[in-house]
Amino acid sequence: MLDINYIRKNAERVKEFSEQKGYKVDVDSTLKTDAERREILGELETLQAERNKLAEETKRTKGRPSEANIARGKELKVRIGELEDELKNIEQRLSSLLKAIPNVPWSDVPVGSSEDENTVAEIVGEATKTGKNHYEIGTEKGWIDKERAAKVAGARFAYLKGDLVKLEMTIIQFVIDTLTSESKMTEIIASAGLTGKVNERPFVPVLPPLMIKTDMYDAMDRLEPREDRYKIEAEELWLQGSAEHVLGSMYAGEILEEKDLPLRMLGFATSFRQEAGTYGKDMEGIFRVHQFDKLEMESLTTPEDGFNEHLLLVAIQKYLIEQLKMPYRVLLKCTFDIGKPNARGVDMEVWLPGQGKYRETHTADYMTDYQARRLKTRVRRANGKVELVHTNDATAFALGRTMIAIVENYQTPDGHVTIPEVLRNYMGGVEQI
RNA sequence: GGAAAGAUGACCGAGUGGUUUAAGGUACCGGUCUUGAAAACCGGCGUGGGGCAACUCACCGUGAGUUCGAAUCUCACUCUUUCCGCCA
Repeated sequence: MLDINYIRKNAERVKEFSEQKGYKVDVDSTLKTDAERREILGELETLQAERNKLAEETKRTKGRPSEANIARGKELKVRIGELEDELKNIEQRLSSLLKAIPNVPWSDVPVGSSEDENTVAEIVGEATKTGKNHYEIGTEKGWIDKERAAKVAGARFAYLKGDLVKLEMTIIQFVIDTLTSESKMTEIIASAGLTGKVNERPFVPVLPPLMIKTDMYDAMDRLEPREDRYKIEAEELWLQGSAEHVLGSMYAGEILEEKDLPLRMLGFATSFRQEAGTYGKDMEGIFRVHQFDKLEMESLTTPEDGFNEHLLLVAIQKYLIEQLKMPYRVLLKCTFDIGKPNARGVDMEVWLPGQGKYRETHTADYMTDYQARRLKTRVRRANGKVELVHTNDATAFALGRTMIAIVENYQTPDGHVTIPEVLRNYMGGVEQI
């Protein structure tokens, strides 16, 4: 949610970028409701003050209030009750109007009205190789069994087996080792030219709950569209769709100390998505399934550090992909594609020889204080002032798609898969599977 | 799943209807003292909303209710702790 003060002062700008992001908002009604709210609040507070005066008088006289005061109190009670109801009503309306307004795009976000207008910021490596797709290889190797998964769980599920499972565990261990190491962090920061601009503190690995309450999910602004979420029947609980949802909300309602920021978390979570609206799309293999494991970075920072932190997370993504030596490109997402709570968004697409295309494997999201405002995640600054934190999240590796990329990029002519060098030690020295 | 107890500021903790404008302590910040520090003493020190400001309103787990008046009474819910049962 945006700060109402910002909307008061920048009504026209809010209308403009909301449209650029593809959201229908009613700024005029929002401001009108805001004004109504303050009017009612003023009236209510005057009466509350009078009620407090009456109570104070009773305190002073240490007795029962006079008949006249009781009568006046009764009047106040009725009117205050009415105003409170009215205020609650208005605040509900205001809240839903405010929730509909998206975050302000960062200054360098390209304006665009479809995902085709995302800007290619960088292309790394030779995207020339073609070959079998991961499902062909995975089926031959006995690594992926979708038929039995369909029998047990339905479409868009898979059993992963054998060396592919070992590979996943290996990638997880590699990422945890890398991002929990201060010297690796220093190295990544230096090579990205961010030395002195970001803290070098490593990530804390986290295994989060995989379910999240309705109100927390909504405060994160990631609940919609609900059709893409899995609801636990008869409970106000949902299966999380990304560790961002449960990591970003972890410190909700808390006031953190400035010295504890940046607060960097590396979450591992099985993530669940209904894939509503993707009927018939990407049906082959495990590219688009209802359940996949993911390593996700989440970081809470001070406002002034938020943007550099975003750049750091992007740099980490690039570093991790480059460690696996796979061709990829970086997209700066346009206003239409960044998402409602985002100020800026970057996607990474790794080249998949089996599809002959770049496909999305990573996203980095910078939300400024938009999520923190509703989560009430704040920081007490060194000077004692309390401010909202800035939130950042970014994929470290979506394991399913990462394995697709490895299998397709590292396939050998005789049908095997070479293990990327950095992972071999974790695989017990195995060079090929 | 059964039973009991509990939830008050960064932390500990007092408070069972009207001097609670939330006691007291710890921590923290500023000052006095000191060569410096500690100790001692003095002062400050919650969050959110409205207002240019003085100031004012709300908030004692959450929500509803009783009352002229609720941290305090009633109801529901959430969470925590302990015991029993079950379980990885």
